[in-house]
Amino acid sequence: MPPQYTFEMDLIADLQQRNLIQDIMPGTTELLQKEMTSAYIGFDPTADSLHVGSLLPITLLMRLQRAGHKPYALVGGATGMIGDPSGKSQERNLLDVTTIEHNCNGIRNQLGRFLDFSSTSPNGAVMVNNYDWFKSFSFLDFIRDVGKHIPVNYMMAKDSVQKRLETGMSFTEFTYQLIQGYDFYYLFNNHNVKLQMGGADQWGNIVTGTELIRRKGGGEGFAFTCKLITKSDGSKFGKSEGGNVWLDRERTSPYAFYQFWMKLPDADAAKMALVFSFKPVDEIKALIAEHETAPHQRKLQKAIADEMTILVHSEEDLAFAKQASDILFGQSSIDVLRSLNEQQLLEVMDGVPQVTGAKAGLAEGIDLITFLAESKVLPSKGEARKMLQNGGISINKEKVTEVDAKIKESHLLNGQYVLIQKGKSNYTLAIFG
RNA sequence: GGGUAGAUGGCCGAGUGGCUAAAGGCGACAGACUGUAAAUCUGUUCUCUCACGAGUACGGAGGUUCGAAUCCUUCUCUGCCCA
Repeated sequence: MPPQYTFEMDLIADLQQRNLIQDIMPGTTELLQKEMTSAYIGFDPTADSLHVGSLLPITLLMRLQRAGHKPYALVGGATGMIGDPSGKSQERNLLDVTTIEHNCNGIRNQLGRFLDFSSTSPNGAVMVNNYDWFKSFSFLDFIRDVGKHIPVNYMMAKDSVQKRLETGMSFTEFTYQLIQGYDFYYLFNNHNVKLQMGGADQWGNIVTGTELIRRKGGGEGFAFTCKLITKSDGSKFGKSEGGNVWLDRERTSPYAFYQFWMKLPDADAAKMALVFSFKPVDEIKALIAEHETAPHQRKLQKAIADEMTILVHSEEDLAFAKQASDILFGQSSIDVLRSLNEQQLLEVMDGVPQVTGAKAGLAEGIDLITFLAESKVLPSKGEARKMLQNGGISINKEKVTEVDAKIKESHLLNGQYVLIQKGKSNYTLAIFG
């Protein structure tokens, strides 16, 4: 997408229609309409990969760039060492420096995929690490130059601090807002960054930044925050089967990523489509309307799953994910599985967890329960037994009912594969070599 | 510093000497129904075990007792009240 320098597309209005804006400072809309604006979002280096939760800030930066503005992605090498108290009820454990550095690098690499970082275009994205300007900032200098401008009673008034007064909070976390506030101040002065964006829980920290810009430098910073994404059932967005959904294909395969979006409940799909999709709002609304007339076709889930899988992975990955989904969830039976040649089978199963077994035992049959436990498909024989008795286990898409079932040669697909299924949607491919 | 209440399984929360691997709820996992939805209903939910059973567990340590989550001593931590 070639950058365009029209600011006609009213970014804020679009975000509002997507139900994204929580708080916004006066003048922000006008600023964005007036000039190419540099704006930043910070990413916390708590892991070496981003997850779907981070996709929201990423898409924000993308929308910003597509609207002709200049996005700055800040990796929190310094702030990550402190720990943001916002939204946390307990003191956080500090990560060590090498971990943070490692995590910063991982995040850096991933962000490169989503934004145009070309230095030749005027609104090319820029990546910064706040460790760079904090590493040689001495404590004394900091409290003289920064601390002096922000009164403690002002800091105390923040929600993130108030909530922790009862349970306690270290001085370290208390100073967090100053550190993040200084980031904005630094970027404002050195990179002409006038706007900070973030999740709604960041409002307090962000305002400390604009306050610092005003008091210390007499400038004016702008900001808006996004509503935090919530699921209809109150659970945290971005979890799947107990684990995080990552953007890194090594941690969450494209198939699993695609499935995450496909499994969105109706109540959430409409909301998520507006939040994440780059399609025009009208188009999404039409899609939602269409979905409501025939919800069982899951058009909405499909549309958003398609778009997100391409965004985070690729067209090819999407094709595989869809193919796999068709076979695993479609009307297909054992016949379809048997009809695949080895290469097709493996392509489809790419992204499905795999375990291995010894072919030798198949002649007299391998006890299914033992195999499930030993291959760690289930944690123990007891668990495997319970699951099987509950009717939760299938082999090659056929439900197993006998407790003493065995895996035999006749189960093999293409001479060495067996598809094991736990529950409705958890598959494992067993390879007997 | 003084007083007082408390610490139970992933979470909340009952239980005040044997019937307690510990009620109930939530969450989680599975099944039915469906649309890979929601709601509902059902089952499972300390670990190992085909099973019989075994091991570990009610903040830590020690004790009383045939027997302790439950009684005693002590330590640690937390809430609240007073200085």
